[in-house]
Amino acid sequence: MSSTVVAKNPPPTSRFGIRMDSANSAGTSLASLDRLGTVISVKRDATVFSEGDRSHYFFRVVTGAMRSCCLLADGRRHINDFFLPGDFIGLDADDHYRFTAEAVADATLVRYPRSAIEQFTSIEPGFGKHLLDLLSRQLIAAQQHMLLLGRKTATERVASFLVTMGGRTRDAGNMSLPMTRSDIADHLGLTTETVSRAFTQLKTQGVIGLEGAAHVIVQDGAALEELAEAC
Amino acid sequence: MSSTVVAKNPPPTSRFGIRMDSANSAGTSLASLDRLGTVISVKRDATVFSEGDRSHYFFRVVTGAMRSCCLLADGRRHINDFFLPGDFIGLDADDHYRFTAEAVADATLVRYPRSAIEQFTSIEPGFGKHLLDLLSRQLIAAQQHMLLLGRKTATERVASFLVTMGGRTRDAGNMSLPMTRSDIADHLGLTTETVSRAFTQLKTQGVIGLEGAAHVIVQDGAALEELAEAC
DNA sequence: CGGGGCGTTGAAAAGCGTCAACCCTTGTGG
DNA sequence: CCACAAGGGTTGACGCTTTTCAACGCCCCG
Repeated sequence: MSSTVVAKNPPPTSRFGIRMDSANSAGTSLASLDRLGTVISVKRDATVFSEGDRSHYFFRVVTGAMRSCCLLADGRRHINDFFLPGDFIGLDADDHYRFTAEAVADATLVRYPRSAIEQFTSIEPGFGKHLLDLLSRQLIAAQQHMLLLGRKTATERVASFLVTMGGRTRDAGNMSLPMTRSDIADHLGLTTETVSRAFTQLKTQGVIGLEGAAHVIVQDGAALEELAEAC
Repeated sequence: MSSTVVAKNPPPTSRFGIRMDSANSAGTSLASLDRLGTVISVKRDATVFSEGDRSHYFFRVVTGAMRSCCLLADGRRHINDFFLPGDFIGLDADDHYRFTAEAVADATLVRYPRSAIEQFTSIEPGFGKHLLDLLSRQLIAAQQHMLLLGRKTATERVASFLVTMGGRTRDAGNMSLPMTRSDIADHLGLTTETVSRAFTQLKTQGVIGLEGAAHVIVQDGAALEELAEAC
């Protein structure tokens, strides 16, 4: 169909929320945005906001990790995304949040009033464009994740997850996962047992090493990406 | 956790791309946007653009139906979304398309240069906000779909699909599906056989009626939404 | 009238989920 | 400092939903 093929390692698009650090194009406006924020800290498993709440605020993760999740009536859960330091949560809300935000581990956040968005889009025309980019990137990530959920095997899902996490960590070959196997399972559409078996299988095949459950060492990055294929 | 519960029938958020008709807030600007567009027509299964192509244009469906899909190397396919008359395709691209757009049925589209977006966001400040809303809605839809792909059973997926399609059709109780079972399967993360069995099961239970494969009559809307739960 | 895609149905196989037991780590309290 | 409890993780056995493979029917169009 097309002569071009999608990049194996998509640029810093990366799943898992959106990054926006002071070194980027909208740095100045964000610096002043900071003055509107309040620092809050949350304990592990605490809920910051719930699906259906009025969306008065949006948040940025400073330390720790967060998750955004949706529930079905009988308790089935899906975790849309994990948020690590630098990521924004809730920028994509209309007047009500469409998901629940909880702390994966003890975390500190900065809370901004949503009105700050409108202030900034009107003052800084570039900020609106920036927001659009962020949402586009979230959407691309969501599409990649739909492909994963709809069409990948358990091991492929875990491999994809590790590749994505690696892209978000300083040392992609040696990372600490802040979330439980159960969180990972609900993110990948699997059960904890299946996730655990996939980890074991990758370890047995020599693709990764495990130091405790949380610490992953990538031993064969090529094999991991082969399995992940398109994250 | 929260006192509020998510609405059973989310507002006209609707899955399946984004709507933008002349009756809404940005009507005037869109009318002038129309002058920048070229009408094109595509035959069934024709490719309008491919994953990885430079994104010079975005499109609006006038008649017929389109699909956006992603592929894995071995041919596994996922259809992100279907696009019906009024929907825009490709607004969420960065410089390259992240998915392939194909015609589900013979279709006519309007093609706009992507530069039109920047023109309009600079001329009409309200247009940028409008775009943000559209992308937010797409993102919400994607999150609902991830829940479906990760956690719903085959019958629940088909029921959800029918509810969503119903929300996009004039007569929600009596609709024609322009796409094949295979398209539906690749959208729901199933096989054609499983989709077919789910249709048969819904028919046997008296929830829907079928007049040919493409024509669905909803006989028990409450049961259908019960099965779909949160679309 | 015939062919070809699409859809449906059936039987067998596989992958993942479920249930259950056990292990390991961590943290707490005696 | 040790003992114990609790939560998370791993492993095993089994069952079920969905996939796979295959055959057949239907409908549309040439």
